[in-house]
Amino acid sequence: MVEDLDAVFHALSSEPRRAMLDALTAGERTVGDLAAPFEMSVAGVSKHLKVLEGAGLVERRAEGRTTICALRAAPLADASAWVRTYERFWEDALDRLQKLVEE
Amino acid sequence: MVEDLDAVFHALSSEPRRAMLDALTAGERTVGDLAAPFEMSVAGVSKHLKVLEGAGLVERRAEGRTTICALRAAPLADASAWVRTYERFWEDALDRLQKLVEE
DNA sequence: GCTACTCTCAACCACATGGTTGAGGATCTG
DNA sequence: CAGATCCTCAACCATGTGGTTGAGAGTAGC
Repeated sequence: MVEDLDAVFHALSSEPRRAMLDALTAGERTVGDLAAPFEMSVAGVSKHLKVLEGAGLVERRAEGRTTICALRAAPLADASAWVRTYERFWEDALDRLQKLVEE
Repeated sequence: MVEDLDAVFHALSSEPRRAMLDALTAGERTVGDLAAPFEMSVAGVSKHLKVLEGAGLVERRAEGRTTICALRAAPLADASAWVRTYERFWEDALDRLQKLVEE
């Protein structure tokens, strides 16, 4: 569970990977679809997908000649829960900032 | 802003670093305090703190012979906001699961 | 069956990361 | 001043990461 968080946060720490997740929010996509927006080789994209898959954020399934990727958002719930425990700290900071502005 | 997210998520992708942030929720701590729970050398902890500092999550300030570390939670607000855009997807998944259980 | 297409895998590369040790700057204490 | 303490920095090492290319497995279409 803890090392899962490692994997999830690591998966999220790369802009291309976050962009791929974003693309998958619109529905399932083939690897080719996901690769299209990038300069990267398809093999490179495949490696990124492997990282996302390792974190449980993406599922790949063969469909004929193509491979379909689907979003699996469940692990993000854990990540969100972890981050949210800090909510009061950044709110405190915003409060202090607002107070400062008001003075 | 985008590469900030890279840095924040990367900083969070390591259990020791998350533990250091957790420790800082209780208030400011010296580097020595933060290092105590770990087997790691103090220099190793210092490097982790540098990563957290680079992501804007920790601020270090010299105080006499010691160095005081403070939590800066603001960047977590951005991370949280990003993750939260996926909320409906993991809720959908939970809904489907619950529906499955009910059947 | 042959060819074209989609994708993964292995090998390779340059570079980043996570850890160590040792040196040394500052500061406190005696 | 001398010594101990706290911490950072540089150098180093092993391993991981992010990208490439080339080969090849599997499928679709002619």
